[in-house]
Amino acid sequence: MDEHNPSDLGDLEREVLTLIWDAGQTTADAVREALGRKLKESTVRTVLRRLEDKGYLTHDIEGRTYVYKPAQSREVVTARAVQRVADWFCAGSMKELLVGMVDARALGKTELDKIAARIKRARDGGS
Amino acid sequence: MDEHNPSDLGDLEREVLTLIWDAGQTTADAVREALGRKLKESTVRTVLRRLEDKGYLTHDIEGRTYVYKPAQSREVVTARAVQRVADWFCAGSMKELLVGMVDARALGKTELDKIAARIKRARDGGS
DNA sequence: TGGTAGTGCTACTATCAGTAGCAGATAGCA
DNA sequence: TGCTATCTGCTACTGATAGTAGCACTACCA
Repeated sequence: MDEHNPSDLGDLEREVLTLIWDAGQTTADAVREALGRKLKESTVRTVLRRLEDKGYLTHDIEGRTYVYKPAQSREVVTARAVQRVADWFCAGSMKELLVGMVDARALGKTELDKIAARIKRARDGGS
Repeated sequence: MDEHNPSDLGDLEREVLTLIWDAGQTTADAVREALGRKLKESTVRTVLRRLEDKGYLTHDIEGRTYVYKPAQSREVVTARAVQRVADWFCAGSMKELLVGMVDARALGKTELDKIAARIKRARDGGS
């Protein structure tokens, strides 16, 4: 398994991954139906296989049906994606990234409040 | 000018853009020398032109030399990149993204302190 | 007036995501 | 017991785009 960044996901791949995060687990057929577009089963299965190759999914076999489930939580993938942005534009410093965003007014007051509260809770050792 | 996301940058393009952010402004030749690798001038100029096409750079003409400078600040591009990640994985909610990262312990205590301080300053109406 | 230094244009190439066709295996039913 | 439906993996075509560079054009200076 190489190093896999969230930017190694295409639009469809990301859509499918999100779908599976929401559903918890699904089969190829369920994914195909959940997607609005008319995609061939083989298309969906290729996407699922690629997502598994990239380490985002695992599958169990139930009868002879593959049941896919996430191999990485949405939070972890998200955090890695943000870290990646920090690597790109802030020399890897997550702090600098967030500070920059605050300074750039990319966040509103309400959001700042909630985040501050959450930070406080995290710092006070709460689980 | 279309909608341009930070993910529309390749590795070399990002490297060059970062270089110009650091330098403030540069010429094609300076960029070529700043990059370690041996790239032809035409290669560097193509990258610069593409970055300008994508809206990340502008140029002034000094004598007959193109002097490139950033068209968007590093902070704005960074914020947009993070927003993009939020769109992808958190239904666009920046708050959810950050809260998730805090919960996922993607940030250390020191970082949290500094960010909290910065948030406080921003909220207290500091410019 | 010719060479040097600057430029833009065009193009080749590799990679990769979206898409799908096809063949192999297996379970269930006639 | 053998056929068909269903599930799968493999392989491949295609379009977009980034990395790379060749080449032709222009202007200035010796």
